[in-house]
Amino acid sequence: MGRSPCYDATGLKRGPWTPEEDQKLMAYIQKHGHGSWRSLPEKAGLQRCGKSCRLRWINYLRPDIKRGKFSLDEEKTIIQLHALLGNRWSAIASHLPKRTDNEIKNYWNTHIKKRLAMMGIDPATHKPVVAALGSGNGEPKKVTNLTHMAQWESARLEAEARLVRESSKLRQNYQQPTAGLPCPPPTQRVNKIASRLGSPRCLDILKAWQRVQLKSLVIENNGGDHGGNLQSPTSTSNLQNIPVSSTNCNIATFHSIDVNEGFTTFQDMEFEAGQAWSMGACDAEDDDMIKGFSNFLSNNWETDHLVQYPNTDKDGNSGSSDGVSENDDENKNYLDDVFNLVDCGLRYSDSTLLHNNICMEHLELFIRPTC
DNA sequence: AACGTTGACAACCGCTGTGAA
DNA sequence: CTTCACAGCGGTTGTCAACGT
Repeated sequence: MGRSPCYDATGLKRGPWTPEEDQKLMAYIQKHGHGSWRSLPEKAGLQRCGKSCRLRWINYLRPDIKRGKFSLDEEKTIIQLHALLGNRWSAIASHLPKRTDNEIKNYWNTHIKKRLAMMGIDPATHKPVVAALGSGNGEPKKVTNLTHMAQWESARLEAEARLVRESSKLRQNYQQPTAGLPCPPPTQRVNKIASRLGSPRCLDILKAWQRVQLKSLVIENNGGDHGGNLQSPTSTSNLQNIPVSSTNCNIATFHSIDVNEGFTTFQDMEFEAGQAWSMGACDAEDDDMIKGFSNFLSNNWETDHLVQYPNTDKDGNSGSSDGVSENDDENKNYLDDVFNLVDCGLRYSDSTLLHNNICMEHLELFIRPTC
């Protein structure tokens, strides 16, 4: 037994709003604020229930609402956030300025959902619908690759979701500076957080990096020096400099993770996926931070994520100097296949750029702070 | 022209969480 | 602790215009 509809009792109006009603509602709220929604309709002279007024204001009349067609960026964001958050429309809307949850939900249901389905991607799981890709004598390699892609993406999203949840908790619990007092310096704040939470502290580490700019990062494959600096993790202009290789990459060495705002500069840190870690130099007082960070990597990092893709030169062309051309081709084809399948309006110049972007996403996820 | 179908979006319903009494 | 009112949320339905037959 649910509550009776709000319009039952007094024959309140329902259905589409007229311009006159909109005008009344806007005028009242602009003058008095909405206050109690229940009492608003009577005060504003509207034959509507408070709930209806609230919905109309929030989803349509509010001045800070952007209406009209969604941009490609917005669409991309929605898809990514939906993969991460599911049908939590309000959470998704919070990442899209000026868009309402209702609008995003409608757009998802009427546009994106159908398009993904048409492309053979399950809108609920964001994974390829393998059965729909032609089994039997179809193209098993493609299916394998897409499955791999799905697993790969799933792991990433899972970690990302965990990060978001924990980050949100931390923000709620520990980022409430006393009124009138200056916010403590980041390091101090982090130590406080870490001391309260105990182990594991991996998320504290990421949180600690929120205000930190990762200045330069070089990934080295198993001791081989491919060089290259990454000025900004989000800048596509530098993607071509990511040194990656498809040879044995169980160990990644990070040189000169140089952070500012008084944070430690980590040098020569080694991370072995799922196993051990070591480091060449870092400040002793940041041991906990580094351990936490290392644990985080060990728990979440699959070597495939960083090493499966071919080298590139500064122009973004595939390299062939490491004897990995066979894998290069395979991976390039794999990405081309995925790219062709997942044509959701996000176009990159070629699969090389795309795979670099994928590498970048993982670097950002596992290395970069989430801010 | 009339009717049926489809798509897009606004609006509603009912459940849940939260805070005040 | 319980109750209640309210806001917020996600799923669903209603409405209307565009399109097809």
